[in-house]
Amino acid sequence: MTTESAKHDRPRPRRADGERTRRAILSAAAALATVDGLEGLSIGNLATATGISKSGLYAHFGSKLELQLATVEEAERVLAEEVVQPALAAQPGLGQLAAACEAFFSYVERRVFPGGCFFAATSLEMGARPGPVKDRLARVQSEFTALLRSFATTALEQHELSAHEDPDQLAFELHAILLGADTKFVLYDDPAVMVLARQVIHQRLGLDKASDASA
Amino acid sequence: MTTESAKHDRPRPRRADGERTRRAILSAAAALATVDGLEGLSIGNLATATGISKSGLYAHFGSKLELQLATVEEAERVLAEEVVQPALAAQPGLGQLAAACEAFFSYVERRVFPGGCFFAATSLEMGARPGPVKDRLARVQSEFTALLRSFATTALEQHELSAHEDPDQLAFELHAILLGADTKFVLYDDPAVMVLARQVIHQRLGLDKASDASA
DNA sequence: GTAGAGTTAGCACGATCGGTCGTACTAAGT
DNA sequence: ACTTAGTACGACCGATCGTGCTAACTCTAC
Repeated sequence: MTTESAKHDRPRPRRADGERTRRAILSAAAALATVDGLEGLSIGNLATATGISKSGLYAHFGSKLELQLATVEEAERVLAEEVVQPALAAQPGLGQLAAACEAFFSYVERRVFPGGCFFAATSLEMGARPGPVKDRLARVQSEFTALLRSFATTALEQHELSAHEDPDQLAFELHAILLGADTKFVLYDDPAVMVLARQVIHQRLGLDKASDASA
Repeated sequence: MTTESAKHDRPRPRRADGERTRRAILSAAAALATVDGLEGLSIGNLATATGISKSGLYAHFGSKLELQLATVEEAERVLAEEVVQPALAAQPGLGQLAAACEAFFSYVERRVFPGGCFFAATSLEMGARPGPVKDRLARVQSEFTALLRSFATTALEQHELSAHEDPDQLAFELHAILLGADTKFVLYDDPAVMVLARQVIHQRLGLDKASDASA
């Protein structure tokens, strides 16, 4: 049935030039969304920012909803690249926990997105707006928390953390601290926020004492 | 000079009915802003929600900016009533810290604003939008953090907390946990979030052990 | 009770919103 | 080379945006 019209399961190949502009559009869209929000991201603004006509945009995305979903997907890619991969590359367990936090701080500080963390900025905005975009954002947050929890579990197994730590609680705390740091950093535009946030993380993970022991 | 046109320093009294509608408008505006954002809060929507014509709104607020500022002010009033006052009424020190967190959780859970905490929702939105509204939101956040810090300092003086706790760090952590709980609660719409958040707070403040000692 | 100021509605403006249509160019598959 | 389809454009749609202007209505002070 379904194999009839799709010979190679890829009946509609994309052109190379279209792929490039699509990337450029999504990159600009993700950046704009952290400033104007996913809802405030207007087709006109995005067209002006990219130098493409509105109807040109609609050749790539049939509706604003599709554009929003594709933008979230692009932001997921960036987050994976900027935060998740550096974390996974670190020493399993406590090292990954610390690396994840540090990568996040760096990702916010370097203004990878002008409005701070994409998901912090958009999750609260879409929280009260049910729909596929919110669902997707919720999934990303869940996955990130799950990642932190898995790191915590490994750290516990390796006795790098106090035995009466709860992975769920710790993941919740760390995630909250990352979000809080992002919020304050964006709001105050003050590097001191990150200094304090790093102190909190180090103390929470007991890295100050562990650092000389691991060397 | 200035006393010439102002006989009793209150030359423009407000009418009672106007004051009522103004309150009603601001109440609806604050609620709407937690869903649509302060920028997405449109005059037309607000007029429809309150049953007042758009031009009627403009008799109270000369511009959208003024409306936004007045809305933030209204939200400050609600926060003071719902969170700050219950906290201040508690036992000075650790009790106030716990009461502030609990009052915040309750304020979010009871959906005082449909989109969760007003300031969590709007601060991130306006973070990348410089202007008087952002400044005001930043001030509120600073004041709240300062409040938590003062509680922590008192608690330290009363030896209710470990001596090597830093009030700044603790205030930062607690504030972050409150924001994180709000974010996840709104995003997942799951009461379990608050259960976990309360556990984290209790553990962080060492309330589990202290509770039977204080009884 | 009359005056005047606070209050509200009606109407309309330019701009922008998300979205559609027809068209032209061009990179691929044959 | 010829066709096909992805790509991009300009013009345009109805709706809504924020914001004025004017004219009623109504409470309140004299």
